[in-house]
Amino acid sequence: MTAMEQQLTPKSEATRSRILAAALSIFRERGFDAATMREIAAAAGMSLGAAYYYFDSKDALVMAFYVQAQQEMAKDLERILTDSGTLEQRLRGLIGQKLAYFGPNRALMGALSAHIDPNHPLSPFSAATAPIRDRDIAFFQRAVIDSKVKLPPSILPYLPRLLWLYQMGLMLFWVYDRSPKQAHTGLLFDKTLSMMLLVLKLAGIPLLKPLYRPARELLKTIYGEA
Amino acid sequence: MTAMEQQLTPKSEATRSRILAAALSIFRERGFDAATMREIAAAAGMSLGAAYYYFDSKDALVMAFYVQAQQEMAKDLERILTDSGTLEQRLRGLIGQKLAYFGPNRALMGALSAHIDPNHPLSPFSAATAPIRDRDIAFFQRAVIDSKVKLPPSILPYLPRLLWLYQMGLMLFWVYDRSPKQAHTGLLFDKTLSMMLLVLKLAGIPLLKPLYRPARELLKTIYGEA
DNA sequence: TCTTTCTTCTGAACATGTTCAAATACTCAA
DNA sequence: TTGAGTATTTGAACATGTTCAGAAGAAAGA
Repeated sequence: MTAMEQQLTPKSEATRSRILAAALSIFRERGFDAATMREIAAAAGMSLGAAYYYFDSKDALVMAFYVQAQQEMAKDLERILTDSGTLEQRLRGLIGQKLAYFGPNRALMGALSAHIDPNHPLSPFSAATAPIRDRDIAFFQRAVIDSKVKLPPSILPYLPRLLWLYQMGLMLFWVYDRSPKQAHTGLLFDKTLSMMLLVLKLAGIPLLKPLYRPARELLKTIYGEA
Repeated sequence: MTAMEQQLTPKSEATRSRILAAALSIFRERGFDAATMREIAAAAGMSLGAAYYYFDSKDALVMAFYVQAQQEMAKDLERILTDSGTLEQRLRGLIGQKLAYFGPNRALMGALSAHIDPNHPLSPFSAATAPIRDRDIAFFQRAVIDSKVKLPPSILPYLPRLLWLYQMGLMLFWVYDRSPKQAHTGLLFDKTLSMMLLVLKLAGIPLLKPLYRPARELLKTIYGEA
């Protein structure tokens, strides 16, 4: 059985956590690349092999961190969704929250974005990470669902995925943003978000109906059938 | 002296080529990951260390391939620029030509796109690859230069870089496009290109002047001062 | 309690990218 | 031609992610 699909045994879960915690601590201290699996195992008081019993690879540790973050953040994201009414507030809230949460581990996120190849199991676009991705997308789905966005039914279903993609792009920029306190990302977020919302508003006017068809074709090409 | 900035000594250039050729042959045959530096060196009739004398790393071999491709393609790209009059024809020509050229090595390009981190010397966005990138961008510069695109002077200078970025995105999609003969990329290219040209046309009308300011701000955030 | 089976853990072994000190080949001034 | 200096080449050594056969431990049945 691959480590990913481990059943949550009573005590082994603790060992797993111990290894993950040790890994994160070392990652934060020395950076992902400089950290070695031997170090991590030692810091967790285990042998090298034990680390690999629980995690398929070094990168899998980072993915585990992401999954953990996703769980820990869920409550906050829920609250943001219920507390805020407009789509803008919700998007600002969701994405802002994530950036804030991941802030202390910003460099670590670089290790995740390293896998662009959608065939790699740890890529954000892979089949293997579909459950994680879908959980993320679901929040954007809910951000959209009772908002006043006027899009044709042939396009609307793609919106959550597009918003997710937007968020991914923004976070990629953020990870490598070297401006002080990542101020550039802040500006970028601000400007692109309001631009996007403007486009969504304008998309409702009948004048732009002729664009629906090509837009839908484009989306179908990228994502396949809705 | 790092292998990248090697002076073109008379005979050593041949050795370098031999190693590069052996590498490419093995990459194409067995794939980038499966190929080992020992294999490559052996195939070139050299010892392992010799390969590292000429190339800083395994990835550097792929980058060398890209540089070589850039040189070999220059003539064709020139011709496309002079032969075609409209911006659309030129962009279709330039990008189409690259896709055609890289076609037989499509999988190999995946090794290049692996480095998203702009701090990594082999990233398409790094300072180290600026000369290569600038050469690429110059073609888009020339594609734009005497076209009838009506953009304000505060935005126009960014256009070549944006077109380059568009091309990079398209090629990334293409590298991992699993549809037969990469038909999806073809469709995507078609649709996004005409969409983009439409936007460029519409951008000229005075009605959209209020968008100039925010657009410029956005570009400044991403690229810095023009 | 003894045996069997499953889970967890160990550490040696492996593969491979990379480095490096030293050997060899080459160039060129004297 | 010769010797000094430089360029090239070698192969062993290293670091580290990963694998794996088997040891140790825990659980369950008899």
